[in-house]
Amino acid sequence: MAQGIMDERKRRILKVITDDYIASAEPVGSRTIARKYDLGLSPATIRNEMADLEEEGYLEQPHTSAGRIPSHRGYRYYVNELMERRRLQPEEIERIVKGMSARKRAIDHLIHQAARVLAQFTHYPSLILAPDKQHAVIKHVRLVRLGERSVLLLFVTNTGQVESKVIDCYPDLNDFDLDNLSGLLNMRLCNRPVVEIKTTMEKELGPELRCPPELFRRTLEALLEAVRNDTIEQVITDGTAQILDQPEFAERERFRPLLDLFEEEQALYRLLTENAGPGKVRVTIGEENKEEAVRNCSVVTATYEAGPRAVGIIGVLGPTRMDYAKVLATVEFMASHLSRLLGELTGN
Amino acid sequence: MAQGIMDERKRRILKVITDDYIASAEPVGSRTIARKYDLGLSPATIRNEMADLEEEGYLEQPHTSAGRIPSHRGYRYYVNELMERRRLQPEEIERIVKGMSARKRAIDHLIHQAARVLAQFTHYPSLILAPDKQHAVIKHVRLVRLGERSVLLLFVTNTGQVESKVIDCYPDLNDFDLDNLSGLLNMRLCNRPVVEIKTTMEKELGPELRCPPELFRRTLEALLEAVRNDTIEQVITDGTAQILDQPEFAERERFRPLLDLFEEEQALYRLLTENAGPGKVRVTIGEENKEEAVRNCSVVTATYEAGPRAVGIIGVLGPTRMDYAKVLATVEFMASHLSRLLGELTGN
DNA sequence: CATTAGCACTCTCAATATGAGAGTGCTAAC
DNA sequence: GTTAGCACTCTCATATTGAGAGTGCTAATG
Repeated sequence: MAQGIMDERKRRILKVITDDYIASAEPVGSRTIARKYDLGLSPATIRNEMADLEEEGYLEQPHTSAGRIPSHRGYRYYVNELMERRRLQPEEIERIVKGMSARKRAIDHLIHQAARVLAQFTHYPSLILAPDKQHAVIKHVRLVRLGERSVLLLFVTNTGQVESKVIDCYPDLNDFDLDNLSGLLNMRLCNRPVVEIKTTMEKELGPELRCPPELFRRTLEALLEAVRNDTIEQVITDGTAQILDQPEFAERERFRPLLDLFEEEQALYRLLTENAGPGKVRVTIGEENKEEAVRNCSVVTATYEAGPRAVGIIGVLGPTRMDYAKVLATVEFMASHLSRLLGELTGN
Repeated sequence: MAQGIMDERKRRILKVITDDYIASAEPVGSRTIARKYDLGLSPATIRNEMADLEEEGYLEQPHTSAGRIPSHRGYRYYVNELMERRRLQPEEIERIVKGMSARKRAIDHLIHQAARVLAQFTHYPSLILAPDKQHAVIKHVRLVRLGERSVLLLFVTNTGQVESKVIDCYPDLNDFDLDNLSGLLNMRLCNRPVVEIKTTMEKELGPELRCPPELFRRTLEALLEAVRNDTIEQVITDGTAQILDQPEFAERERFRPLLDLFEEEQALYRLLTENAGPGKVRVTIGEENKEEAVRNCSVVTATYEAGPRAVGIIGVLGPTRMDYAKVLATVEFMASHLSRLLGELTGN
């Protein structure tokens, strides 16, 4: 891994190889390049350059006498320096916008829809992390009696998310106490961010409360639990089967770990959060991933906003040999479009 | 397909073949049977009987000189007449009950959990249709303002399900009108079944209403839409990747249609509702299925109850060569266990 | 001195042949 | 009616082969 002196010619060759491999999924040889791309070089020269690029760690060979394919390092260099960034074409944008439909919808619907559109458009599986609830603002809290021994706690945030939790309660709880607490909760918690629930409840609400402390304790517990990150449906996926269309996942041993991964929400959560950061779109390539199952995949993520401080993450998972230019442009656009739609929803 | 005169010996042979094939996934030959099962018959005799069974349509041969495998008709006969029905063992029951955890939870959690347990226990993908909301009883209705131009309509049913829908409204809607309508809705709709929403709103509520008719119209629309069957998350699946462990789905062309099916909620819905009926557990075998993609699969379903008239369906999808005895017992038990848990939840 | 033509060599992949194994159907004997 | 025996069929795993693609090296070339 000598540090490469990347002259222009080497860069061109690396770019051409990567482009070609992304399109064809076949190792690409010197002959092919010389014929297909007009570099004004003979195969032999290209071979020499390719040998250099391999030594410097940008290319690798599946076996002697196959063509070369980009290494992870090669992809990284390609993404950072070589690739032609592009914007989506107007007609592509239209397709996406239409797919998201004009109809105003609850945030959950929007997210599901976004996942679907993203997967269909890129032909790779999509992942979406629902907006972080910690800074969403509570708009409504309510305790609803379901049966003799159970009460449903529900609250709504300004992002249109509804969370609920069942509270198991003793049988002689009377409706008066319940309504009392319910009203009080609503009054105190409304228009406050989720993250302040605990302090608000303990400091302001505790003292002036008349209801049985047991009920209060359980309600607080339920609230906190509902807010915690382990609620269901946090990561939405779509198009998972599309990964099977990629030739690199033709054999069972290849795709099986991935499909298993898609059923494990915790792992998906890590995948999205580890890579993402605020700001623009990010790419994590192959071995850069911490998750074992996804070592020969790349993840492209971007954050979207659902209110002042509430952010979520959208992402696309594909083979390292992914059409980065297209996916980057799409993820970027989708993130901003989703932010816009959610902004309209919450009226900001 | 002459109508078979099924004497006892033929029945025994058919049963043994089916049992063996279910366990081994290999076509079973006369020799194997004679050796492995103590029928007191020579291979040649068994061959003759097998030839008869084939002619009568209970068995088929993948190709000359392979063993026989049960036809769909054979499986049907096996399930109806031959199979030894069994109950789950106490330790199996314990595993399931534990998997469902003692903690009281919202219905959505319960359903997800049930799907997971069912899939892990049977080693086949599981499907669950959330309870039919049409006869659930409304426990709470509320309009919550989210932003300047959007209002969230939400309602809770006695089964602990929370439905919500965003209503797009004109900017000058005042909070007074909103609260007014919200309170009125709650008063009138509470403790009524979902199915009566429309008539109630039109007949009782329309006249005495003071709020702008436009808002009223949109709210009604949103309510009806929220209640309709096309809400998201209706069919929950789990363990879809497990189908890949079955040897019959080793090749891509075999499993691909199935994985696609799992991403199409409409199709899953049809799959569950077409086969299920009230009462006990049901089996649909291979070609009996209407859905093209599951023609070499069997579906075992059972209904569960989530309140007086609210029913849902749980099911397991596997290859026709499925361990019917185990799956039937499991699905049956899970349905009743889920009914019990939901009963506790709603206090009935 | 960088570039290129030529060539021997390597590795994969698809096509083909081969033989063992399992199972059948039929006939004739019990 | 049951079964032993046998010829026949079909699959599957394994080995063989040759074409094709690509490389690395060397020597010739401008």
